[in-house]
Amino acid sequence: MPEPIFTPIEIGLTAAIVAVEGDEPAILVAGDGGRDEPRFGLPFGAFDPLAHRTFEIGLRSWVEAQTGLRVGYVEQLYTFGDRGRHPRPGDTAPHVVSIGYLALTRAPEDAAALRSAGAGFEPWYRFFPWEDWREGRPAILDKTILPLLADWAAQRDPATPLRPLGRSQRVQLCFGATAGNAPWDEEKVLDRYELLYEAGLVEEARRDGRQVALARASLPALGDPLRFDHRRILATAIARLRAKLKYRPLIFEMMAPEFTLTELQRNVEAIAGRHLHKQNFRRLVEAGALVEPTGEMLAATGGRPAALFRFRRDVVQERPAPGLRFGGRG
Amino acid sequence: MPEPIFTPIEIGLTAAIVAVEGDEPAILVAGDGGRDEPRFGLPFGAFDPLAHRTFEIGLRSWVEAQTGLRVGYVEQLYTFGDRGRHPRPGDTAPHVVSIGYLALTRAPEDAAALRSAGAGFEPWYRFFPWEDWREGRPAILDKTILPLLADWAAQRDPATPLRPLGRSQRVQLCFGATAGNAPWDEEKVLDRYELLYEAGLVEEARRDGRQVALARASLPALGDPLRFDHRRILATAIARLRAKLKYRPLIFEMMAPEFTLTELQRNVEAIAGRHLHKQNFRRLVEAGALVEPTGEMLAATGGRPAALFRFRRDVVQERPAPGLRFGGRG
DNA sequence: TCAAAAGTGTTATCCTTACACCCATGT
DNA sequence: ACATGGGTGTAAGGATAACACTTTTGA
Repeated sequence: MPEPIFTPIEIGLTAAIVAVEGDEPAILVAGDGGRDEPRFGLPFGAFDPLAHRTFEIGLRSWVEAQTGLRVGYVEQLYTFGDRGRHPRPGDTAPHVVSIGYLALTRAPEDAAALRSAGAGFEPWYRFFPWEDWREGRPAILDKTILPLLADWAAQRDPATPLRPLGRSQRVQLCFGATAGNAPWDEEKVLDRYELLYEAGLVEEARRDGRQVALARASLPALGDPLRFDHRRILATAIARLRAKLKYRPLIFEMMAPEFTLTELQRNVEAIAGRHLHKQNFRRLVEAGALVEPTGEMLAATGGRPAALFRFRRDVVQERPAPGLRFGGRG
Repeated sequence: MPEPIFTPIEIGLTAAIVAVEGDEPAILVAGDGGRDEPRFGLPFGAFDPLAHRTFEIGLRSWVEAQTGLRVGYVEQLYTFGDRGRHPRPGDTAPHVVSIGYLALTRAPEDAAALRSAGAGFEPWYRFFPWEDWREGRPAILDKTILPLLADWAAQRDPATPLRPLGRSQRVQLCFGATAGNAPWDEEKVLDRYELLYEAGLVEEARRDGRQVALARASLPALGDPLRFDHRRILATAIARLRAKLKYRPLIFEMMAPEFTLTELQRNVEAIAGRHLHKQNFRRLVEAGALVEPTGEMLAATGGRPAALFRFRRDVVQERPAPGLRFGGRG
């Protein structure tokens, strides 16, 4: 095999830093107050192989330097390198590859340090309004998204022989459309976003110069856009987090050290984007022995006082996959 | 937030190309016959952003150019960038980041094209002998690996306060050691390899100049090494494949178009590295409606003739997670 | 007629899901 | 006393895991 020839490329680490702020899942965004659109992007920094031994160390270091945030859990998501998805002024050769990371932290008590760095936490459902099923099926689905996707699916797909699945089948699979067989799967966040991108229904697709298949006079905005391909990275982060919550105790990275079971459930619901069955949730927590009572009680806020719990750090040693395998509807 | 400064870095795509050859899972390796050690490495190529729009397209392109192989399924695994894990002559600054990929293909009928490119398929268990439980628990575990790990675990861990878990607990968790609570989990391939690396028990760790905690006169080789960090990438590939087989019909990417149910089971067992329960396996295949009979029979090879089946490509449209969720022991 | 591999039928058990009710506090 | 949220027990259904036996061919 011949020696490959390497082209120099720049590597950026892009971080999806997640916290839960009062029942709302939130993502750290940097917005420089300027008038340029989109207003927000995820924080990112260069990877300097001379200064840092691994990507993860590099990431932690610039996140803390720039925002003062100490992230707990860090996990690599995916490496994105599509040309055309990360356009920069005068873009031709020097190419930026972005390695997306998921990082978890607790909601900071005071956001002053963040604000002074031009950053702040934003509820993530403003970027994905169709992913929040906590108050029932989001209206935007039936009112806007599914009709537009139906139009798109009705058009001839120029890539049909290349694509294993037809358009309407993909819509069905991702959005659990219309009837019967495929219900909503809250983990398919990325698939849904990619489908909307391909159909030209999100602003990023138009910005990237994809020929918009649907030539409507004005398309309604489907969630707020983010800079570059950052909404795609966020979709990846949400999907991964929703999946992993079920078999890893990641939720506690975002909880206060002590909490009530209802707070725990609310936070899981915030991430999962749907309601959970109260009794079953509590049984699973108990069965998994994930928490232990502190003995304290929380002063009631208009009802019976709740017992406080803390995470049992040693479960990780005991059981192979200690997560909150929440299943049913709610 | 300040504009980050990018350091130019080289990007290599490293491919773990998997096939099953007569009941043995095999990985495509390139070995240039030279006397330098290790003999084999995974095939890799540069990513040229000017020539290829995405990583995946780039990967398919050089794989086909170099080996004539048309890989079917392709999936990104992980991006590796540790310094010290990819040493090159005169190594300081120009750093190679390798994006690992998993690719699946059918065993080629004739290996001539491959051989002329200096490549070929090798059974993957020669690199991970402790991962093959098809003939029962591998002897190397109790005879070599676990005693060495026990020694290592008995030593003081200099990083104890940083590590969430103690050494012996990690051994227990990864290898389902000694007794009771944690059984062998065939998906933890990467965790096991990383632990062996950290304990200095695989050749790559010594080559990378890690201080070998165990100063034994001569350590027995634990599986054959691969160049650079390629054994780690292969471990990632095996782990991902073993996990994904359970909820995606990936196995058919590596099967002939027509096959008997026993062949199907043998191939799944080859990947999973353990025996499956025959009746339950067949029931799962049937329940999942993954295959349909061709009506043909296979000329018997010393027994009752078996019915031939083919993969039903349209299951993907019907069910959300059509895999072979094999569970039990066997 | 015997070896070798293909193929089938049934039951016990656990986990998931869903149900409806009681308890402790503040107003 | 009643509204509000906290907390529990129990039964139906389905999926999983384990069991042993019959059938069809070639030698």
